[in-house]
Amino acid sequence: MSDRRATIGVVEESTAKRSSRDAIFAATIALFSERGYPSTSMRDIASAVGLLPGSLYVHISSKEQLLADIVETGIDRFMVACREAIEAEKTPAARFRALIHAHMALIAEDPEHVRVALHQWKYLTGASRTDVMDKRREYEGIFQTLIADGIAKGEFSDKLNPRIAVLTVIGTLNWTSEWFHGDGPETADDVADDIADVLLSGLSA
Amino acid sequence: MSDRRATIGVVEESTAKRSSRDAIFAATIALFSERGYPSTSMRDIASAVGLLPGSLYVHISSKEQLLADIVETGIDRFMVACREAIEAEKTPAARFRALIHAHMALIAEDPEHVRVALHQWKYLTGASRTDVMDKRREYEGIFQTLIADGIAKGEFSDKLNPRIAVLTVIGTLNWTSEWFHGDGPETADDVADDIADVLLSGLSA
DNA sequence: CCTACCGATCGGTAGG
DNA sequence: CCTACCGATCGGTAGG
Repeated sequence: MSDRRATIGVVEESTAKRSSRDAIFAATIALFSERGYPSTSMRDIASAVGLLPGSLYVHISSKEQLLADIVETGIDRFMVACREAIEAEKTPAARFRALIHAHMALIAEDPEHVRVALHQWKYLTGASRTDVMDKRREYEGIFQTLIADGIAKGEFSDKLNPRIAVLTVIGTLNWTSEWFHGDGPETADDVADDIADVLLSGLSA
Repeated sequence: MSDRRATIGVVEESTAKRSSRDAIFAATIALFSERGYPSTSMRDIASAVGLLPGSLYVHISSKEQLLADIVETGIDRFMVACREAIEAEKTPAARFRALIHAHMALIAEDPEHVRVALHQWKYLTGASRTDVMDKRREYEGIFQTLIADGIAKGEFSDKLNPRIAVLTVIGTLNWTSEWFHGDGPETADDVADDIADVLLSGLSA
């Protein structure tokens, strides 16, 4: 009986901590996305979740670790979604389109989180910084491989500079989080198809 | 004689002030581009130019005004270069290519200044902030008009979403300042032609 | 352009 | 989770 109560007590306490932590994460993502990491103070975050500044440190270890956790979960979602998109299709063009759909779906789901992951990682130092840079390179590698594969299979043009083609695609996708927020009349899938059309067909008539 | 000396004195003093101001601008651009506006302190800037922190205020009025001046001159260079590119060519496709060449030439000339103008304007407040936002809209309007014109003249495809086409081009160009620095084997003109090829022809074979 | 300094704010902690 | 506080650093200024 006392065993059972104690267990329930522990479960409830850990659930409360989890939801506090989640609230801190959500508020921090909104603030980092709007003002940027260096201009957001721990006092800003505390007042957004209704705590006093010092109390934040019950749930997190440091401001930078908070950023690292947010960036890492954001990037990991991209990697998972990308791999699923690649595996779901066989031909380079279909995979390319699926990648863009996955990208836009993630932005529609949580545009602020994506923006923090894309822009605020620059303020990380040490191991978490190199981790992020490695994962970004891995992400770009997915497009490099895909485009090289498409050229090899004759689906993509061999008259283009493949490195520049990759950078064009990545630039386009990175920019989407600045103007697409998931609201508005167009769905993520609509926008993804339009972007894929532009990148695959080009502007010329 | 005393008149003449006094005049020379004034000229020399103002020249010295100008070069101090220029040194402050150059050092600030490097720092803002590397660490961002909020994480750069006036003490960082002062020590980069060999002054004590308080002495900076002989040459500038505030940290934010310093940012505003840097961003404004950066954007103005873009507007001037864009207008020249548009006027130099007649057909939409040629104008499009000329715009990309102008863009890459500016980055090659001063990549750090471009990066500050593109990213750090977010930390401006009040009138300078709305000024910048207006100019950015004007800049995007150049591409909107150009693409609409190209479609109307049958040079660009009427099967694409023109708004998405504009955002694809702008995303691609904004991203160039992250990877092109004017060094390396490829010239700004080489890269500009490759980018124009990708955007005009598309990836598909 | 320096000396000397201002009040405000920062991330974070000890102890309860 | 709060009270109370730490040393460090911030942008900026008065007076010379």
